Parts: sequence; C-alpha cells; structure tokens
Amino acid sequence: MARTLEEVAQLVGVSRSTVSRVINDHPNVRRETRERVWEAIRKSGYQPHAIARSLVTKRTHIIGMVIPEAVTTLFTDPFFPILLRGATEACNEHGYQLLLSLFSASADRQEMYERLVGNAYLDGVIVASVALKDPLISDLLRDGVPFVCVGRHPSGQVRYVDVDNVGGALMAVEHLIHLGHRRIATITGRSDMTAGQDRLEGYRQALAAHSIPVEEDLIVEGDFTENSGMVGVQQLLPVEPSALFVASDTMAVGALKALRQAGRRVPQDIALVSFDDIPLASALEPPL
Amino acid sequence: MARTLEEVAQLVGVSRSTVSRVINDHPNVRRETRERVWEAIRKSGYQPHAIARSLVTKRTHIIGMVIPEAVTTLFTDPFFPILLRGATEACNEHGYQLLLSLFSASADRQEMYERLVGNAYLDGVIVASVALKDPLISDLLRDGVPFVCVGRHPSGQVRYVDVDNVGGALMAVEHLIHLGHRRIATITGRSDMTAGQDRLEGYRQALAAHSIPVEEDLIVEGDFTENSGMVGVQQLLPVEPSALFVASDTMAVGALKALRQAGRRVPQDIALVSFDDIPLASALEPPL
DNA sequence: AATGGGGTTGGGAGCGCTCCCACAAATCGT
DNA sequence: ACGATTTGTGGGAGCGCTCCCAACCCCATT
Repeated sequence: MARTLEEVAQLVGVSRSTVSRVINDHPNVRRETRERVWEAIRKSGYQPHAIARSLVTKRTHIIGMVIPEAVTTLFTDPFFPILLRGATEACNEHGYQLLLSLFSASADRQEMYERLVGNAYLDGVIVASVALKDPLISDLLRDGVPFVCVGRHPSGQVRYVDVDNVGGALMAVEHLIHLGHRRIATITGRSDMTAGQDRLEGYRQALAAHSIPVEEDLIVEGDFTENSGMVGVQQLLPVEPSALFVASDTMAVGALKALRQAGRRVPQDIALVSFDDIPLASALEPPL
Repeated sequence: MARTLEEVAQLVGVSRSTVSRVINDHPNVRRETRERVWEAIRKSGYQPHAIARSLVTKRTHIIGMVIPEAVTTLFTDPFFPILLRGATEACNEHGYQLLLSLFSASADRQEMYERLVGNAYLDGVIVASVALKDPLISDLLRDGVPFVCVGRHPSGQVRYVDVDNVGGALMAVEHLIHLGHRRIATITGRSDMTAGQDRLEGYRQALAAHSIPVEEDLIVEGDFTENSGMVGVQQLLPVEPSALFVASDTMAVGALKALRQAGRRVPQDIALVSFDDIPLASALEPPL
C-alpha cells in the first residue's frame, strides 16, 4: 500500500534516504535497519517508481529495437521473430525492457526518429537489418545515441554484432568439401547486404583453401527469399553441381522444393547445406 | 541546444509556463508569442523531456504487448508478426510506443510481471493469445491495470478486441444485397469457433434485415481451409446462388479456384465477398 | 578527558516538467 | 467611463526519486 519512499520510511521510522539506500543496496546501512526496511517494503508491497528514478538517474532500462521499414514485410522471415525473442530474453536477464519500433512509412521517418530518440526514453538502441547507407545510422551517430547494428556495417565507427558470416559459410562449404564434393554451387544472398557478400566470401575462401577453382556459373545470386532459392536451383541444374551451398535457410527451402520437382534426391543426388538455422532445417539436412 | 523548458523560455523572453502552454497547445497564449516560442523551439532543437513529463502526468505513452510463453514458439505463425506490425502502426499513429514483453520462462513469471506492471512505465497492456485461465489476467484485473486481450475472453470482466465477426459479416452480406442479390449463399467457418459462429450470425442478420428468407441449402459449412472452400462451392453450384459470402479469405481462394474450374466468372456470373483481408485478396474481389 | 576518525542517518536540493493560482492587461457591457 | 469580465502571463509547488552534505553517534587513540 505504500506508494512512495517516504511512506515506507515512515512505516519503519527512518528517513527516505535510508530506505533509498536499502533499495539501492548502498553499504552504509546498519544491518538491523536494513532488515526492518526490507520487511516493511515486502509487507507494504512497495514498488519504486521507475519514472521518478529515471528522471534523476538518466537511465530507463529500456532499449529500443528498430527495424526499418523495408524489412518489416520480411516479417514472414523467421529471422525477425528469432531476433526479437533472443533480444527480449537477454533483456529479461539483465532487467531491461525492449521497445519495439518498426519504421513503417518512410514519410514520417524523421518524426519517428525524433520521438524514439529525443524523448529520452531509451538507454540505447538495436538497429536490425539496416540498409548500408541508411540515414538512421548517421543520425544516431550524430546524436550520440548508444546503439548496435545487427549485421555488419561497413563504417568503422559503428558497433555491430553479427554471426560470423564468412566463417560460417567457410565451415559449411568445407563440410561439403570433406564429404568429397568438388563441384559445389552456391546461391548467394543479396549482394547489397553484407551478410550476402560475406557468405559468398566464405564460399570463395573455402574453395581457395582447397585449391578448387571458382567457376562463376556455379554461383547464382539470390535475394534471401524462398522463391529465389527455387529460381537459383533451376539456373544451376544444367551445370550439374554435386553439392549446393545456399546462403539462407529460407532460400534452401525453395531450393529443396525445386530439387524435388526436378526429381533430384537430397542428399543422395545432390548435397545441400545452408546458412541460418531455422527450425525446419534440422529435420532435413546436415545444417550448419 | 536548449535542453529544458526554462532555457527555451529564456531564449524567447517568456516564462517556462508559457513555453509549456505552447507545447501542449493550451489556448491562452497570444498568437504572436506562440509563434515566437515555436520558432525558438525549432531553432534550438529542443525536445521536451518525456520522462519528466511522465512523472507529473502519470502517462508514458508506452503500451506493453505481452505474449505469454506458450505461444512464443508460434512465432513462425504469421499471426504474431502481423499483430505486432499492426500494433506498432497504431501506436505510431497515436504517438505511442510499443514495449514488447515475451514471458519466457514461467519460473520468473511473477518477477516479470512485477517489473512490467509495477514500474509504472506502462499506460496499458495488450495481452495476446492468452490461455483462458492464465493468472496474468487475474493479476492485471487485481492491480487495475488497463488491458485488452486479443481474441475474445470468456470472462465478462475482461475487455478484448477481436474482429467484429458479426458486424463484418453483416456488412459484407448487405453489400451483396445492395448490389441486388437475393440468392446469397455462404460457406461458413467452423461452427465450433466463435469466429465461425459469429460470421454466420452476421449473414443471418443481414438477410433478416432485408426480409430475405434463409434457405438452409444455401449454407454450407467449411472449416477455414482452402480446400473446404472448393468443396463448398461444389456443393453450392447446383443450387445456383447469385452471390457468395465466404467466411474467410483462405476459403475464398479455394472457392475462387472451384468457380473458375466450373467456368463461372467472378463477379459477372457470381459475386463473391469474404472475410479477413489477406494480401492477395485485394487483387481479386471487392474485399470486406 | 579531549581528540579524531569511521559508520549511520536525516534532510535539502534538484531532475524537467505540469498544474494551479495570482496578477496584469485587454475587452466588454451599459 | 468604470467595474466586471475575459484573456495572457509568471512563478510556486510538487511529482518520487537520488545525490550530497552536514550532523550525529560510537569507539579507539593520545
């Protein structure tokens, strides 16, 4: 029933400062006092008022997740749900909350940005899947907002987290090589995204490491959609690869469909590995 | 560069109160003063401090979206992305923000709840897809937190949003009636789901409102699948309806296929409207 | 017994804002 | 023309908290 520090303090017969110290775990409080205060807090069901606290500490324990417009349609892609889930989980563990911000209409981008960042409600932001030259990045940089990108960003001043696209692709392709494959095709991701570029790079490195020449007609460009996986396979079938590295699971699903349509069995006729690890993948092939 | 109301006020040569009035669009400010203040705000790039504001107004303009654990795996279902997208969009429009809270481990459910609700950071919460007897509901009720459920909840004291199944169906069918149709058939949804029941009810109401007798053989039951749409059409063709109300877009897709197979043109030979509004629907008929 | 620390505690100040009340100025009736 | 409004404006108070400083108490030193 106690709603403020002062009320709790009165209950115990100490001052608001002491209660504050107890709550914030400051050292200089006598053990006995500390216990009496906790007791009162428990009994009264007191909850510190986070907003009042934020006003003075300048921290909200809320971090923003920004997903730019272009990709929101890609929500059908299991990547975002997984990202969101992971992020909330991490937030939970550390006592943070996740504020979701989908930048929908590009028209009000500026306004959204200001509301998001200017209101001082965010301790930091996570930028998911941003286009390389998105003005969002420079805005954040200019305003000194702490942020990380999901996915590598070429500018040196931007912190990012990312899967090891190069290394992962390298491993996947090496796996195929160790299985004895030599004619390994790949369906790449979009070449204007670092993830696409990097996975192709890993593919090239793997071949290079085993002195297998890169044949350009074994490389077709996809765009991370299921459909492009199907199209990719159709383009590749004539050149008869013995194995296929697909740069995303979503495309792999499409590839698989196309292969089945073409009467190819996996993995007997053609081996297939792909990047990411969406649920259904594990039911099929040796996933990454 | 101005960080506080007082600073802006000083810039213009008025008091903090006046600036506050301008920002909050209070009436009693002279037009000329108002303009000068806006000018200063614009120039100084001042942004009101949302937290300070919240401390006194007791509103944060943040609403929480709670998705209980059980369904987080269902994230692959396009429903959640769509829900999230819709919710953020609505929030954007009204100047709100969405705080995402996935209740992961049920172990710390209590703790999550307290953090979510107790911290006074939320103006209200949206509970998505909750189990009927989830303790979350009673907790929210007990604490007097404003909330809505997505999907009808049987308890009378719980507010929920759901599509207006009855009203929507009513409107769709009335649309057909106004087009001059009298022999209007329907393919219903599953009768064991409220959505199915309610849409059929809307159909009946529409006919009743226009004194059109309900012919039971114009009603066939579907189950929301595409296939049942096809089957439904096959059952209905012999009775020759002039229009068709299908209780879900998915079924409508099936119905459309069946109609085309049967050589019926839409909407010349037979009019068709359906419920929901999945993307492809808009490309076809007058959707709801 | 007087001095000096350290551990404790209380209360003032202030975070940036809104709300309210008081007062000044402009407007109005008759 | 002169009170009685109606504007417009300024400043105090306070939201609930943390931070800081002063005050205090207790005990070991000299």
